[in-house]
Amino acid sequence: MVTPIRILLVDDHTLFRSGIRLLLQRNHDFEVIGEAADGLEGVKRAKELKPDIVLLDLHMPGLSGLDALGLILQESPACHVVLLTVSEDADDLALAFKKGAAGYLLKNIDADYLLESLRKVMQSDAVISPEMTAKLVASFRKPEPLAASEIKKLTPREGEMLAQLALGLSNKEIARKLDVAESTVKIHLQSILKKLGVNNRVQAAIYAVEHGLSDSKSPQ
Amino acid sequence: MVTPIRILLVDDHTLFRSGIRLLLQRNHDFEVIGEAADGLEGVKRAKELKPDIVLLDLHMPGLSGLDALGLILQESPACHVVLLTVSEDADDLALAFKKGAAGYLLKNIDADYLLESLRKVMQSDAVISPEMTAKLVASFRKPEPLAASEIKKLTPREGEMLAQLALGLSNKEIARKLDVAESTVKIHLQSILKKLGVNNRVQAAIYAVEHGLSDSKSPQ
DNA sequence: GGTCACCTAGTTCTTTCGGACTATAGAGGC
DNA sequence: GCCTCTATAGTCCGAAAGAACTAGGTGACC
Repeated sequence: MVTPIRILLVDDHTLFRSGIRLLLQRNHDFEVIGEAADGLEGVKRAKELKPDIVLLDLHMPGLSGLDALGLILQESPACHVVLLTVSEDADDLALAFKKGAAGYLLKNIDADYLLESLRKVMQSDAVISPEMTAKLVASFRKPEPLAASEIKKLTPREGEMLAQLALGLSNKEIARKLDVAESTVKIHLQSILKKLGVNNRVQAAIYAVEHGLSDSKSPQ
Repeated sequence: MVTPIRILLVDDHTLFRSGIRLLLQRNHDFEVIGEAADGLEGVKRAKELKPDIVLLDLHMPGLSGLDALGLILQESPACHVVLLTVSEDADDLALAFKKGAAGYLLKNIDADYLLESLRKVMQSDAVISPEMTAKLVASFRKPEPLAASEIKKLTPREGEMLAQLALGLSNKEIARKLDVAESTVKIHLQSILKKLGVNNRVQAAIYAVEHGLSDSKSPQ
C-alpha cells in the first residue's frame, strides 16, 4: 500500500469536518490526521502534525483563514494549503493565491472532484473550482476595458504625453522628447488632468500605470 | 433535437482540423460550420458565419491567433473564442483573456474534456486547461517578493509617506494627513527619492504602484 | 464657407517641489 | 559616554508645475 496523503481539516463547522473526514477515509490513499475548529488552532496543529495538505475554511471565528494560511506556510513551507470555502469573492481567491495557497475550492463541489483535486495538489498542481475560474479570468479582463473606454477620450497626442509622464519625465523632458515647446506640453497635460478627473501629474501617472499605459513594461 | 453548437475551426494544420471536425461531428450537439487555415481567413469567416464558438490556434502564419482574437471579437462580440494551442506560456494565456477569450485549452487535452469545455463555454463559463491553471496562479504570486525585498529598505515612516504619495497627495496634504510639518514630509520624501534611486515624486509614485504599495486598492 | 476638434505656442502669475542648509530629541549599539 | 539612525522642524532659494489667458495653423465635416 502506498503512503496515504496526510490531511489536516480546519473548519469551524464540526459537522462539516465529520463529513469530509468520512468522505476522505473511504479512500485509503487519504488519511485525516487532525482537525481544528479555528485558525489559531489550525496553525498550531499544522506545526505539530506537518500534514501534506491543510484543508482550510476561509471564514472562521478569531484568526481568519487567510491569516492562518500565511502563518501555516511561514512555519511549514512544504505544506499544501487548499482553501475550501463558500466565498465566491474573486478578491479572496486572488489574496489566497498571493499568500501561497495551492488551491481554492468551493464547498459545492462534488466528492470526486475534491478527491481528484487533492491528488493534483500533491503533484504541485494548482486547483481552482470551475466556478471560480470565470471570476479569476474576469479579474484579468477588468484592467483593459477601463483603459479602452476611459483613456480613449484622450486625443492621440495627449496619449503620447501621458505615456511620457508615466515614465516620470518632467515637462521639459517631455517637450524635448516629443520636440515641442514646454508650454505645449503644459497645455496638453492640463487637458489630460481635466479629462482623467485628477488633480495633479502624480495621479495622472498612477492612472496611466494602473490602466496599462506603461509602455515601459511590455516590450511589445 | 436541440440546436447544435455551431463551431468555426481556425488552425493552419489541415490534419488537425480534420481530426477535430470528426471528433465534434460524432456528437450531434456540435456542428462544425466552417474552417480557416490562418488568422485573416478566420476573421473573415467568423464575420460571415457568426459561429457560436471559434476554436482558434495561437501560432499561425500571417495574422497570429491573438491578433485574430481581437478582430473577431470586435466584429462579433457575442462570439465565444476558445484558444486551442500548444503554447504553455502564461503570457499568452494572460493576453488571450485580456483580449476577451472565453477559454484557453492545450492541445494535449483529451476529447471528452474538449467537449465538456465547449459546453461550459456556451454557458459563459471560462475554461482553462488544468496544466495552465498553475501558471495562471503563478502570475498572481510574482508581484509580492519584489515589493518585500526592495521597499523594505525604507523606514516605516518613509513607507507611510510613500503610500500617501502613491495616492497622489501633495506634500501639504501628506503633512496634514500624517499630522507633521510640510518640511518634515519633504525631508522624508528626499530620503525616499534617494533610496529608490529615482529623480522625482512621479517616479517614486510609479515605483510604489508597480511594486504593490498602493493601499488604495485593497481595503484591508 | 463656416464650424469644430486638435495641435501648437506664447505670457503671466501663484503654488509646489526639490535641494541645501541647520538643529533638536529619542532609541539603540558599542 | 559617544555615535548612528530615525523622526521631527525650521529657513532659504531656484526650478518646476499648474492655472488662466490669448491665438495661429491645420484638417475634417456639413
